[in-house]
Amino acid sequence: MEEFTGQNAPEAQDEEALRRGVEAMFFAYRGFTADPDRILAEQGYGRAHHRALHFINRSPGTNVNNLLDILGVTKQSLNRVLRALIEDGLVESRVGERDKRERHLDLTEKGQALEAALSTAQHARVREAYKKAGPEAARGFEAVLDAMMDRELRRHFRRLSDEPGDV
Amino acid sequence: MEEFTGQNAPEAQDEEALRRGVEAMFFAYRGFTADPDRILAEQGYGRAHHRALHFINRSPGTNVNNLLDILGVTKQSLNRVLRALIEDGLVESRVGERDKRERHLDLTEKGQALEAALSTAQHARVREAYKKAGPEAARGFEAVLDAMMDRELRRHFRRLSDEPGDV
DNA sequence: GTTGGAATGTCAACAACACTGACGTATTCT
DNA sequence: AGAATACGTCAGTGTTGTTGACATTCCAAC
Repeated sequence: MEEFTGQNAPEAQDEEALRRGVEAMFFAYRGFTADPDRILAEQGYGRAHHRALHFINRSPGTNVNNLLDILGVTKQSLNRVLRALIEDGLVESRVGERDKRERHLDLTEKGQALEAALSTAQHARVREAYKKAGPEAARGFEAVLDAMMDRELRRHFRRLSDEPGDV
Repeated sequence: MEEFTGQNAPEAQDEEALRRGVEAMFFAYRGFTADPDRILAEQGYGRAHHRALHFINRSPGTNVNNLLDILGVTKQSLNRVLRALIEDGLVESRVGERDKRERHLDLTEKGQALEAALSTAQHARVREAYKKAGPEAARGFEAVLDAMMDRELRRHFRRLSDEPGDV
């Protein structure tokens, strides 16, 4: 097995820590989505609808292409979700003024209400976790997640978090 | 216990931090699964196969019911995945000795090889993130994830990681 | 000003993977 | 013997992802 290693204990310990981190991500993500999932299921929606509502709420008036870039799915996939949300009166689609090919998206009052319900449930879970683990741990949590993203995704994250400035 | 920001920290700041944490989880989870997903796609498998391989590797000789409990899916769903892995010669199913109703699952050499390839890719990503963020952050990361799990899921996590000691 | 290509968004069909419900079989427990 | 458990399977459904084909709009070259 070991061809040119020489050291033994530290590497095995390292691997064990990584495996634990991986499983923590797996189990925690389930908890992370559990509460919103329950609310969504009641209304006949799924996680894709949640993601769309979240990012439209985050960037009102955004267009489909921008949303596509953030969500990383095909436009056909996003379109199905948006169509349902628009038909149900949660999202409003306006033809662009400058460029009539674009559609600008906003939440209606009804959409804002559902988004708030989903956020509230999810935030409660995260808030509780932060409280249990402490503020120092919360900073470490964010730092590791930030480092784990693809460069492409991190750009969206930073742009949304910090300021709307271009790259 | 002195507070981190003082007691007049506005709630808006709190909400902003939570929203950032939620988006960090969303974007980071994409990165977390990106590398294994590529390998899996080449072989015609998906994340469900990865999860099965991981936990069979983690607990060799485990039975179907235990896997069902850990993965939190229906037996029909797991069965589809398991059938494919067995037919392709990655997983071996043995009739239980003590209880012949049970099926004990193990990875074949071929199965171990794929699992190792998937782990290696995923561990590299996590290792890099830990290195960038630092060991203190890595501890915080795990603490927050641990606090974010459902009690039911945390039981599996602890049992796998530490020892079967209850709370 | 017309035309052709790029960009934007929509419709249709299909695959992966989850779910529920019902049933069958072998085995174990009471 | 009868109930309960463990596992597998068939049939049907829903969400969410994929490709392919197509309509509309914009822009730039001719």
